[in-house]
Amino acid sequence: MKENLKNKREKQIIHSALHVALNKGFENSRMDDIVKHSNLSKGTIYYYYRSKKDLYLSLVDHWFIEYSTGVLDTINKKNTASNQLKALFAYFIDQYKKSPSTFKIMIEFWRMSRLDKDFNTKLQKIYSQFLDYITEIILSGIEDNEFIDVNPRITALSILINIEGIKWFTIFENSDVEAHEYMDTITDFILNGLKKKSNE
Amino acid sequence: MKENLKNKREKQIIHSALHVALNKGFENSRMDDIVKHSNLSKGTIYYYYRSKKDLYLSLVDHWFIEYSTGVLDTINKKNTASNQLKALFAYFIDQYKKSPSTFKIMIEFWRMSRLDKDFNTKLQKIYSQFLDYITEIILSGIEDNEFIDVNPRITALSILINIEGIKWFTIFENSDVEAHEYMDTITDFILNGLKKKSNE
DNA sequence: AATTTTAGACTGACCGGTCAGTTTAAGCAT
DNA sequence: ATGCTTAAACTGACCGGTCAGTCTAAAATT
Repeated sequence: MKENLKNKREKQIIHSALHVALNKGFENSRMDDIVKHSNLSKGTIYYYYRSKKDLYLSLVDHWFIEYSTGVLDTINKKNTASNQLKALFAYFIDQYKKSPSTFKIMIEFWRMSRLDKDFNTKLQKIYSQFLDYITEIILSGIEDNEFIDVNPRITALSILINIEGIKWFTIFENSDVEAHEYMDTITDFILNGLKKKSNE
Repeated sequence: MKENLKNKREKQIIHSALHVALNKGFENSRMDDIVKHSNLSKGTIYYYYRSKKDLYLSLVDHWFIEYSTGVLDTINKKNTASNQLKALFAYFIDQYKKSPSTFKIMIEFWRMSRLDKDFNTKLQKIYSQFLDYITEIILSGIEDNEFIDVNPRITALSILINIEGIKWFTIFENSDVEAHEYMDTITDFILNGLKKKSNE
């Protein structure tokens, strides 16, 4: 049960780090804020993490692990490529509704990627992982004669960028448009663009 | 020529602020960095801007004014709605190639919007302006029987989000896909989705 | 069974540096 | 003589990280 405590503490700290970073961003979040929110001491936090940056890099990892399994589960439940894509879009909209914070924090991650090599490397790896999942779907869709012969890499990236676009709704109020309406619309555009017309 | 000096100085300072923020982001940019880069004194900078935040809010304004005129020019040169949209996409890709920094800084703006009410309000206004431009195009396309009867607001937002997606390429290297390929692909998806099929 | 040792977990006051913003006293331009 | 500019020193709040020491529960020794 030794391992359990370490695990528990790490989760506790990461959870607080997320909470604080959501409200203040990386630079404005104070280690003392995390101390307060986690009900741990500063010493304990530095006992588990070597530095503020180290802690936030771990937050990225946790975020990825949580998402990665969800995405794979979602994809694997469906057969056809278009159903897989649909499920993927639906999954992210669902996640957005359940906890928008996950999308909010992505903005912080993007931003850190821009400024810091280590964040960039980490994020790049994560995204290329996601890109591979999507590329795989597109490829199988083409192989099965379900999709037209597009460039899988470009298409996958377009899809990824559109999913990322959900971030928009976490920042800007938009009385007119709901996130799921956006997602539905863009899903239609993309799937109609991909699907082979049956009568030709 | 009084007005001219004020103007010149403001541009000088804003330009330096942009330069510094691009490399370091808002919090990590030091007023002394701006002092150094602008070849002005700290006193002068505080003579024209009341605070760091005030300065960066002005940067947002400058950024918007520069883009807004460009966008309107681009749109007004074309007749049909689809050509206007195409020109719009092309315009942004062109801008991205000419100065990616404009897209890089957008990430910083989004991020500040998330954290600070004043940035949020400003950005929200700017984006609703852009959204209006695009909505207008869609509406005219529908009116002229060029586009199918979509929801103009949702469609406009989808387009805007896809344009914003160019940001991606400023952060993540992507040996496979170029920004213009992404833009072309998504342009096709959207325009094909919008256009009325001539034979029905 | 009682005592001592050990190691991992934890504490929080404190230090050293940082930085936005101010002040000052002088210089230049118009 | 007023608007603009400078260099440099200064202030004080603020914060990441440290460190000397405490606590606890289990293991080792007696």
